[in-house]
Amino acid sequence: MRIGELAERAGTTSKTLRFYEEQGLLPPADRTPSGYRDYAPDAVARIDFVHRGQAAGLTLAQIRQILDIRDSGHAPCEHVRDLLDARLAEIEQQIAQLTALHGTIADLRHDAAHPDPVTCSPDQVCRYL
Amino acid sequence: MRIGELAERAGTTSKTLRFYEEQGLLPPADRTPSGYRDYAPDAVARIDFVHRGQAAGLTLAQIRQILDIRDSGHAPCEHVRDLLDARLAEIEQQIAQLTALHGTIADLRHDAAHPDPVTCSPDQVCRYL
DNA sequence: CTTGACCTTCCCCTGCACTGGAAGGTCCAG
DNA sequence: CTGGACCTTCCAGTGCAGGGGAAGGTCAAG
Repeated sequence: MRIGELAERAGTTSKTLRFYEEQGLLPPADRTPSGYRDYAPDAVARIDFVHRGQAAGLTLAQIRQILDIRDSGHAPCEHVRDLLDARLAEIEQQIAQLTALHGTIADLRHDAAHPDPVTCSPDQVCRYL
Repeated sequence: MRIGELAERAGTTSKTLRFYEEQGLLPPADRTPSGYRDYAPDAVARIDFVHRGQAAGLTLAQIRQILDIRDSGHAPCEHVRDLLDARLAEIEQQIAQLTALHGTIADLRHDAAHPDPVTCSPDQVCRYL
């Protein structure tokens, strides 16, 4: 299977697959005599795994770590659990920050509910911010 | 006041102030005969405003829009309200997405609670993802 | 007169995950 | 044998908000 077909089957682009290979997410592909990349059908599963990792909010570098562990013949279970735990903590922190920011902005927006340019002194940029 | 002093007073760096000027957030500074930037004391307030805008999650481009309106002699109230409304909507959407993602990852993590490499078939990367 | 702190412009680098495009090679149908 | 679809490599850019560092000018203290 050539790169275009693989891309379509995996729901991505040729460009992205070359990028993944360059980043070490995909092993260097076999080549046809003329130099075209030639993929086995199971390459789709590996790309799907990358996509699932992305859906879980992992970076390509993290997904690559998992892949490297698997490729070295080990089970990446523990590492995956650690990554998931770290992601959960990150997300919780992000939600907390966004919630706080939402409160702050909602307050500002409340003050700005009744536009009154007259009370805006020209020497400040905006009294609502 | 020279750029280093302004930077310190405003809690930032000279580098950043030059960058802000380049981006149109600060007007081109006056220069001393030798070419040094020379700021009036009220420059601090403008940088503070930029920082407040950033604290509200606005991009420099958005803050610049507000500044441009103000500099053109108008009151930016309405524009600020629109930006705050847009930010609130964005934040709500981000929180919703993160909450959904948290649920998904928590489920994955739950499945992965009891590591059992034996049940990991080597032809899949990781049964937890 | 020199040292050191400060300033100037200039260009490149960071992280993340790609995307665009140029120049050229390959393959297959008509 | 030609056209078009596909492939190759390589270089460069995207958005965001700066940071790093070079090469050189300026200023005040000692």
